[in-house]
Amino acid sequence: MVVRVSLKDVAAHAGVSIKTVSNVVNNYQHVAPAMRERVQRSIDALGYRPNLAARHLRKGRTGMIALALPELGNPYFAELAAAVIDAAAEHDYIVLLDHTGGRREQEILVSQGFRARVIDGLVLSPIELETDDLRDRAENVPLVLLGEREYDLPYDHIAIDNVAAARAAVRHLIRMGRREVAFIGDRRGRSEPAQLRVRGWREELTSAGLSADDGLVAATDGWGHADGAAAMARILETGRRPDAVFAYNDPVAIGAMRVLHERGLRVPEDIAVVGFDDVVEGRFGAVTLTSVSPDKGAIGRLAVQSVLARLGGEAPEPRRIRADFRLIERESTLGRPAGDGPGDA
Amino acid sequence: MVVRVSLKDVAAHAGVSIKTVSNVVNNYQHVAPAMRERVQRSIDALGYRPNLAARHLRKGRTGMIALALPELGNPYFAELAAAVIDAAAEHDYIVLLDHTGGRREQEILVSQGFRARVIDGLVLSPIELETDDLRDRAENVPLVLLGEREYDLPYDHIAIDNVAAARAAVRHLIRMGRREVAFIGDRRGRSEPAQLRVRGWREELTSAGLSADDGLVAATDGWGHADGAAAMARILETGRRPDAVFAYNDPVAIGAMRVLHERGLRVPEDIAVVGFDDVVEGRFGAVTLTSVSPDKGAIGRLAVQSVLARLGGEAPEPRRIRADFRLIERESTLGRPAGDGPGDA
DNA sequence: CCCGGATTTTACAACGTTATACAGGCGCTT
DNA sequence: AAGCGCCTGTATAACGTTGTAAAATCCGGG
Repeated sequence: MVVRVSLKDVAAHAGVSIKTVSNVVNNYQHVAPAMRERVQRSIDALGYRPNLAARHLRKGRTGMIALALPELGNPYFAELAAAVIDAAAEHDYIVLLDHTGGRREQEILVSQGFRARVIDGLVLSPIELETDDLRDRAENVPLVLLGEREYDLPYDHIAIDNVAAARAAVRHLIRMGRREVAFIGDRRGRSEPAQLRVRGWREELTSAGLSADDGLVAATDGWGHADGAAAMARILETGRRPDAVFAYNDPVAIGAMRVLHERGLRVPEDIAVVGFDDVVEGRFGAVTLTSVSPDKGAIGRLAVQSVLARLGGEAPEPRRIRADFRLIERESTLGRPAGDGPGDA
Repeated sequence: MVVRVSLKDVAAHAGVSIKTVSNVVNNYQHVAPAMRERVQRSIDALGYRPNLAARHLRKGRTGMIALALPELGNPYFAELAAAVIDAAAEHDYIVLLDHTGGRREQEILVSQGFRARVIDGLVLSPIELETDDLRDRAENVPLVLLGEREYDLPYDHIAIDNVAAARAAVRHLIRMGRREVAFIGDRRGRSEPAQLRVRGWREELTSAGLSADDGLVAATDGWGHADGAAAMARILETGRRPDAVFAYNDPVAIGAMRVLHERGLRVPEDIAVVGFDDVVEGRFGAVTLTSVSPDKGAIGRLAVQSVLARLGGEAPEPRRIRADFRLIERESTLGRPAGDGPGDA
């Protein structure tokens, strides 16, 4: 058992006051070089390490922010977490990771501060959380939301333009000659991001004069491989035979591709597939996956910036911040280019 | 901005002493029912929430343990994290997740308590960390290691039997008629788990009278898809043509399969593949992946139990704890059963 | 009606830190 | 040489909580 060394012990050892030691520890500027060195020697000799609980109590700051994600197992969120952690480190902040499972109840708990409670700020990536759940948030730690939101509440939210991204994905499919594009991964209104992607899908199809009827939309319970597989199977069993699939995210897309493979349907020859999030897994399947790639680094940086800006009780105007995205084209959408015009694939 | 309510405010509101409120909050037994109710009413009225920093300072306990993993993006670790979080919640403990990237320097930092510093205990899953790095650990928070270790230090370590698991995987390949089994994912002595798996691989091959020469072992820098792909490519370029591959983990195995696919080699017909960790991704590729499946739930439970048992300055005898594993057989090792006998593929 | 013992409540100190305000000491200006 | 201001270092008081020990209250029995 290592004995705990406090400022008092160091002060006694160096023969100075506690505050002087504190000044050295905190790099206070008005400390004579000789004194600084003497105290530092004592600090090293005793192996002093500041007690963060006391510091926290005194300053009211913990030096930690929480990042609450729906699913750690989804590599997209893992990469996003890494981005946030790095961005926070730049400001000497530690990130406390939490996961909500995308369940509304858990998201409410987190937003009210009942999960991670020793934090200065919170970055939350909600799935099912609704506007009213945040309306009367009785909690004073700053909150920043990841993911596009429709509502009007005094919180920043940072996201790519989901509608535009979905339209870009569908546009690519159309350009590749596809006429019947299914959407997999709707949540029947229970998820804002899903609604936005469905909307983008519908808008792009409609404006191209193609059909976007409900028979082409498959809802899922979750957004994992298995959900995508089940939904794809359901679509095929209705007898419907789309020539392209736009999936809510990459795991769903990969699950769907597995089912297509099992049924003897070839990707992309018979059915093209586009995912979302550009997860590493999508680059190593037997058929590599075309996907919408959000700029995770930017999202992480903006989130941290945004939450730290609200620390001192400051309340900058809430903003809707748009991060970039790109469509990464891979094997799953190859071929049959140039629908009604010339193509370049 | 929500005002911060302290015990003092509640005490004033209820017209009692601070300590009485504290007693109510902590469910101290000698509080008259009428008093308890009166105080509770004030607590509710003011929306009091205990200040954890002060509690921490006073009690010396934070109610948090850290779980440091090499890679959040690897779904194996994500699932493991979920298991630990659940197990900790049973004891009213919060888990602070950290990631080391599997880099020795980061692992040392974590083990010395320089990363997450407001914790009661630490569960660390090391990759490159060496015995000497822990020898003189000047840190008094209890540490538990995940992953089998050879050394003799006063810490519990919890793991499946890596050698036995590797032997089981290779044995399965041999039983399926394979004679030349490569290993992908060695780290040239820089990782204990890798060494153990290589040893199991070698032992099983040798005891079956098969060759286990160094030409069959491919080292990698990391353990992601790309590493597996690169290593597989390297093996093929030497002209060597194994009929099976045992990979350090599933992502490596999947990366390798992608390269085999690109070169026109069929899995499992030409080359069988076994992975490690039984990650969900392995169940949804074009060829599903046979894998060693550790009992993550048990590992999580044991880790939490183990770290909490060391809290009160108690130091139970350090133990090497073995968790279970199973080999899950899937498509990537089908066919050609029964070694030198007839097959059924 | 008073006393002893058990129950209930309270005052106070302490956990380790930093902010504030202040006391010396030095050098520079006038 | 006196005065002013800057640089250094210090004593003290918080931050919000809980453990300790003592004080107040209650109860039944003599």
